[in-house]
Amino acid sequence: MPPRNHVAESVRALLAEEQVAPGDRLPPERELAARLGVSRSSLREGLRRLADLGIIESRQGSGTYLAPLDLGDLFEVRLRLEPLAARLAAQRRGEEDLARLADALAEMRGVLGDPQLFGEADVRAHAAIVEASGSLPVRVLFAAIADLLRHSRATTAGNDDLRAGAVSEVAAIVEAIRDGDGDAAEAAMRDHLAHVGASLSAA
Amino acid sequence: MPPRNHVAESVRALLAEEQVAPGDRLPPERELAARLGVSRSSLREGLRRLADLGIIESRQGSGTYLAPLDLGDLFEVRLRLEPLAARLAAQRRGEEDLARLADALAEMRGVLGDPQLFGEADVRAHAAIVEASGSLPVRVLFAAIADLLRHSRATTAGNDDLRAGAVSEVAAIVEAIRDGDGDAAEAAMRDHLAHVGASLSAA
DNA sequence: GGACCATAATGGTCTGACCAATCTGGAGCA
DNA sequence: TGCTCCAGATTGGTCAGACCATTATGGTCC
Repeated sequence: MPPRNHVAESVRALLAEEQVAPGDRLPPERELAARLGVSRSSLREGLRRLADLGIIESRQGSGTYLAPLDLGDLFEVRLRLEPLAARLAAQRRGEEDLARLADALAEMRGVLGDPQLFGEADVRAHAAIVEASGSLPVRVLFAAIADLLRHSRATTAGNDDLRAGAVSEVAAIVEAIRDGDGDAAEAAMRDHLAHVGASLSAA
Repeated sequence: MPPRNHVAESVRALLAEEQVAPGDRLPPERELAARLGVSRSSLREGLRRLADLGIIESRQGSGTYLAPLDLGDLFEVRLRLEPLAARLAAQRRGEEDLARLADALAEMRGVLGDPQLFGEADVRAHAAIVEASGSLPVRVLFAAIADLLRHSRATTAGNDDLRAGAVSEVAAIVEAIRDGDGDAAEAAMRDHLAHVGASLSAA
């Protein structure tokens, strides 16, 4: 259980549950803290994190507001950063990275029939690639946007054909990383993201 | 004066001043708070921000440590994200964005002889491009790495020829953005970053 | 109907305390 | 001498309550 994200994620869950729309005002800090059962100081550290991610915006005397977020913009960023992550992973991966990648890929194959579990395995595979990149900025930036990607992953995981396609695409990425072929890894990741992007546009 | 970054930047300044090396332990929170003249709660919100950026890492009972950071990795991320920012800026820029860009470019020309001022103007120009992109994720990610870029900018700004070159390169970017030509803007930004990268490698 | 102001609401900060995990150094023993 | 083990100190994590600064609200007065 990651302690750092705990409050931030609880707040995100609460917002989703109450259907707070972008631009809406959040409940006051004092009330949020009480509802989540934490002190206001701890809540504020969580809110600070969300504010740094651009998810919320606080205005003294007025309130805290949910910022608008364009999933298309988010995907464009992914489209630029994940191929880099794949390239670096191919150049720097260690034995432990390869093992993690193999595990994640095997799990994707194993839970192909379950959209929910498949989505989680997919997340782990992408996380393993980012981790293998060995780049601190890449890891940090992905951590920042990771929890914003839940929607798009849900879209992908919900379609049977997409899941099957994703497995072979991810397999190609993993293979290129294992071979240490940066160009191929980057290309394979672009290919994968192109398919994901197409399905997102259709949805 | 941006209140949000205040503590985080003060801490960064202090670390630079005391030559805290990556992996070193920072002074205890209570001492840092006293030295910066803020309460421990405010200090912690600042530290939380640095921790989210991957700059520091806290271990309960042990201390807070400065994480290692590879400037080369950072530049690779920049190399991927800034061209995207330039492209989006060309597609979405408003009149206000164009005015800011023109101002920043004019200022770069005006302070060409002063490395310090030039560096600041350069930062403003890049910030204006990011702002004009209109993409929340892009803005957020750049805010996250902005203060990590000081070193590389110092390198660029310290060389007379590089400054002159940077002006014409940035001018080309601004022109492409004004024309609404995303392809040209992205290419011009790549060109600019290639020059910056070459100077970094040399240094 | 509109301008103005007292009041409430809300985020920003501070102080001081206690808890939990970790580190450190000395006591005791083999 | 060298090792183990444990108690205390150190340090980050959290909490509670208070006050300040800014903004929103609603009523009053013209």
